[in-house]
Amino acid sequence: MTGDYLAIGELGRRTGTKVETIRYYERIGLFAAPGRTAGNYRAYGPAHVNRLSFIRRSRDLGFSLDQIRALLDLADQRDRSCDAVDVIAREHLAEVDRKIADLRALRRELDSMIAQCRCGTVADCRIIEALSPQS
Amino acid sequence: MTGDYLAIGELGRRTGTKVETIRYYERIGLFAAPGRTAGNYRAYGPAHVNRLSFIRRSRDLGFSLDQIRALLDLADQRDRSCDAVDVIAREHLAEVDRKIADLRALRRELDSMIAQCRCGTVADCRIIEALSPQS
DNA sequence: TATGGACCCTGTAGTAACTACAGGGTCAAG
DNA sequence: CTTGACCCTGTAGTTACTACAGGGTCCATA
Repeated sequence: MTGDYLAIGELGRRTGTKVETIRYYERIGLFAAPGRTAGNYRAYGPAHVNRLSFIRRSRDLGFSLDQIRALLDLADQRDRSCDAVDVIAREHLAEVDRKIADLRALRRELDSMIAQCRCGTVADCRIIEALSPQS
Repeated sequence: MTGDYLAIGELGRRTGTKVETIRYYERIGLFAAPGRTAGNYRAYGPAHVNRLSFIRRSRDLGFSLDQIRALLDLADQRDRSCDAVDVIAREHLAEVDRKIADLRALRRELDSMIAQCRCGTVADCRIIEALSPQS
């Protein structure tokens, strides 16, 4: 790859993204299609590296692709108020809190279920019993 | 529906399951196909209600369909040791613990990101900054 | 110069666990 | 005898990728 352009594999390596995932992001319109070389290879510049890093970091923090799309749009309108960014982040935080609470409740149930297992036969297994309808 | 057989809609109501989901479970071989009426309607008996309740309860506790398949198989072999049941439940518990830990770490990051937002313009938004590559 | 292997291309299908139709048939009440 | 609620099959959509198949490109080495 000539100059400072990167092939898709190198971009993937630098951003911790699989090649298929990059092509997928391009296909769904999340990540802009780059120029091509004479041999029809995608040629990425520094701006692409930044953009994809932003996407990956957001994914790591659990934002959905739709949320990331909105964040990217906002990030490009540099002189507008960042309220909208804050809203997205706070909504996501609330969702994470909800998930944590759900998992904690679930954990308690699983734990008490397992605690009752005396590991005899299935016929008197407390886990199976706990899963079965009371009727 | 004659006698004490239930139509799919009634079964769904009694077990808190959508009709499409019941048909889906049947299609993937998780939930046995029942007999049919003259008009080709599915006709469910009490055993079906129990089975589906078991499946739903397991789903509510976050077991995957594959895990439930295994649990159902085991639940039917009533004179075998219930060690295998215990193993599935413990594996699931460990996974839930992992997820809780991951979400907690994520929550901390999100929280500190949001805490820094002074809500000025996007140009100096700390959230966007936190998501952007450091380079 | 030929060739081998690493890389790239497109397009499609698979994953989990459903959900949502479209286009029809059945059944009971009025 | 018609209306509306219910049922049937089959297919396609959802999220966020992942995994091929079947080919082309590029570069270093023999």
